[in-house]
Amino acid sequence: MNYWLLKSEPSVFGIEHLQKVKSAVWDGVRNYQARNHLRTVEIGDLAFFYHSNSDPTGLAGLCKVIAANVADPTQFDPKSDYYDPKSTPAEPRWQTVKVEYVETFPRVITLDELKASFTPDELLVVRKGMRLSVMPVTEAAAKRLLKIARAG
DNA sequence: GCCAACGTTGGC
DNA sequence: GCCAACGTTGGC
Repeated sequence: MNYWLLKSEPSVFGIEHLQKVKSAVWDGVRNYQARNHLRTVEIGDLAFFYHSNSDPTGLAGLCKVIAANVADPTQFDPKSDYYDPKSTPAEPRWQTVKVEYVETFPRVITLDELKASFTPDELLVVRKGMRLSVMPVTEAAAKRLLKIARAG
């Protein structure tokens, strides 16, 4: 079982949206490095839900992967911002996962806290200039994060 | 294949 | 809104 960090802008889709709909396909990732990570995500993996471009910015909750290697449906939709004319259902270019809501942390673990508690090697998201929207989290870091989250 | 120009992300 | 730090595109 592996741990991940998924970024989203809560003004578009936040943890409270996921809680409301219970589960959702994580669509719209159009970065190859992020997609390559998504391709290795497996059912049962846990993902920290990161709120970017928000106040506060940081880890807002946890979700669980319930489907892996899902072809992102928005790539085939000409009306979508994420439409990719070069992708076909026979050979989809963009895979993603479906996640299920697990919990909202009692409070957001802010980026400042993350920076204070982890080195860039321990937790990629605190690395300067790190814009990747899907990234792995080590088990050691994940355990510490959950401890911080549950300490309230 | 190089790289300048351009576009995007995301913290601040 | 600014701008650093990317990633992508396209001319050559």
